[in-house]
Amino acid sequence: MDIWKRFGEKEVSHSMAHYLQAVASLKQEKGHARVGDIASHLGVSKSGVTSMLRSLQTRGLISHEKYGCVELTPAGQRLAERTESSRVVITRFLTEILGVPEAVASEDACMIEHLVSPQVTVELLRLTSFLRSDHAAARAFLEAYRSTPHECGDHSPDACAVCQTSCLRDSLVRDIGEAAERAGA
Amino acid sequence: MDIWKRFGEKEVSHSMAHYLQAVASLKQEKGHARVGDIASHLGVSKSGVTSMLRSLQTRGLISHEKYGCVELTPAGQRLAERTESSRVVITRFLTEILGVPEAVASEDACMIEHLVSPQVTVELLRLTSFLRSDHAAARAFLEAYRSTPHECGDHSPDACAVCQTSCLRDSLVRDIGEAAERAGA
DNA sequence: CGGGGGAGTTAAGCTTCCTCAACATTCTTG
DNA sequence: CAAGAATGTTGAGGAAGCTTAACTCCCCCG
Repeated sequence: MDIWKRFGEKEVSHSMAHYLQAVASLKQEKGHARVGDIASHLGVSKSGVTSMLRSLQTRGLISHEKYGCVELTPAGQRLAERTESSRVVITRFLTEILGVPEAVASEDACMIEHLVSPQVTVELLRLTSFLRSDHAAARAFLEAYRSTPHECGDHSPDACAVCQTSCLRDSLVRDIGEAAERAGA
Repeated sequence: MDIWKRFGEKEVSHSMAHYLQAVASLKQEKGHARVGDIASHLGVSKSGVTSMLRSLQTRGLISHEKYGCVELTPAGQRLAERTESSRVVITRFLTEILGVPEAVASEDACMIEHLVSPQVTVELLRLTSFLRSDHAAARAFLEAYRSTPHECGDHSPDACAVCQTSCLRDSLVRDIGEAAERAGA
């Protein structure tokens, strides 16, 4: 059982995904992406950028000549777009459907955007779109959902279709308090 | 804008989360967790385990004496439980609500379980529970949802409540094909 | 009770991603 | 057009997580 090891074998790491997004966004904003722009956009040193660019170039995701501007290759462009789409989809689901605060949603989306498979993201988009549409069943559902209390209630076996045996909520709620403390501290 | 840098500052890394889960699960299965057990459970070398245990001990998540068994501290126990809960919640949401195949859902859950905030997970649990319940609005919604075609349809501005400007689905679907090819190859 | 063998640890080395300091290049401006 | 300011690159070094190889420890069996 070592799915977990594939973490390091993803197409791009968390850092790489953000470098690609930075290049794409700078390109759009200012028409070009230079080392210094990327460095300040991401808050890393220029030397860090230089070495990451080398690595991205090796993977065929960007092209970059010494002292020149950085360009995304088609593969890099696709990856950047996909990651960006994921982030938007995830963020909107978290805020608009789950009702999680902006700040939390953005941070979570940023952490997982590059890890969620396109397959999952596209289904998440579908669910979010449908729930946001004016379909009668969607509106009725949301209304019922919003007006239902947040507690799990009874947790005798089978009381909850998800938790099943022990209350999963307990271990989560316990830690939300801690997170709030940390944020406040 | 450097939320993205907090990736490296999470309470535990992906590896650490899985070491903790391994200890918890071995403890439950066999009553104790030894270095060799952990190593074979995770598919890493024993020396890798030794050094990771040192690091986890420094963080106060486990206790371990030379040549002895490994124990979770209360903090480690909590973290292990929370990660495990997250994984279950996420997996069930992905398979049962989004209808994503088991294999994909498991892998995605494994990748993000330690990154999703408890706040998001608890809301995800709430949504999943409610949708799985026999509440009339939930049942009606699911039925309508299941019988709606998967296409986005029109993507003129404002046609889709989520995509808004360009079709996010396009960049995602494009990559699903590629992923399928890779899996088949 | 003294080996032998398995369990565990240490040591050295690799990769990724970052840092700072020094050096190289290019741009700009007098 | 040349000097200094901006910009970019190189190099050395560090932390995290892994690896393999070699060593140490513990325990059980004859």
